[in-house]
Amino acid sequence: MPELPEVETVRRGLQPAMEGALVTAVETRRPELRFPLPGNLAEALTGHHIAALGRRAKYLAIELDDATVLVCHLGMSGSFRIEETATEAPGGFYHERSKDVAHDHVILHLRGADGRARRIIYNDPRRFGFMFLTTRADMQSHPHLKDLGIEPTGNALDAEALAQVLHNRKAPLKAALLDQRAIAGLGNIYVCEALWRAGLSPKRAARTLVRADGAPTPRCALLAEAVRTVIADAIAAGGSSLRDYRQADGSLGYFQHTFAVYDREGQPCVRPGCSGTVRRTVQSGRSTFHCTTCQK
DNA sequence: CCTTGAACCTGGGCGC
DNA sequence: TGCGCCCAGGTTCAAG
Repeated sequence: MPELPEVETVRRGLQPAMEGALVTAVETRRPELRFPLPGNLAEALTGHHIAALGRRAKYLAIELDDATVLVCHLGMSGSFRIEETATEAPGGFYHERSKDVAHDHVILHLRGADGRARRIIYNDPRRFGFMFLTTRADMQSHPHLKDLGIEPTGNALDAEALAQVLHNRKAPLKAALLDQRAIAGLGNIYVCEALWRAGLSPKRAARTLVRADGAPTPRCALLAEAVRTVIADAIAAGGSSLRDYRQADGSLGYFQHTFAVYDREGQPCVRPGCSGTVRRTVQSGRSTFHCTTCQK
């Protein structure tokens, strides 16, 4: 589920409920995620106010008033939801609404800036997600974040920057774009979609978009543009809701309805004038969807 | 350095 | 209905 647009959607959904709120209690119902939760999680958060919600690539950053930062990665199946509560006391008022509560692993009890009590609940069936504590000062150099590449939002990702990270890379474009050290935040869906928008084959060697002197080719500029716009469009749509994934407020993103190739094996290419068919292949162990007729 | 593949986990969908 | 198999938005290791 969560590539950059989904994490940004989660951030925007949580922001009104979390910013300025006081953490009144923290419950850890199952501490074994991809990595164990910090042992001092409750101690580090309880009694502090949440100063801001940030994001870097696919990581959500919950910043506290003492410059502590709780960094969360949603893995493949992680999500947050907000529950309004009549009490802020942990336990006792936990309603078993669905079988899914078995995968509610972390619960932040808050008293919002509006004085209302709420629970922020992290649910993750596959437990590929993880959380760690750092500080504003140390965040950039943290092992999980220090090698992240260009953020595909804003202006940073232009043809020159993309050429720089693809220079001399023999790997196929698909693999190069999935590499978080090059561009940070793309996953399987948006790599497939960006390559279709740029009309480039996922099998093409990354270095073929860069001239010998390191300058970007026209195709490189096309790809940089495609990545920026697919990410911007997906954020504007509230991300993609695959399976039953929902935003923090319970609503569904709708970008999945505009997929050109992802999960569309066998269907006709939607590019005007193209009579090709979307094919599914496997690259580095993951499904690639692309049109062999118009992606070269 | 680069690349690929396995591992981590649960659940849904499909064929039989 | 049930079982077994394949597949799924990601990251991190180990091995070639």
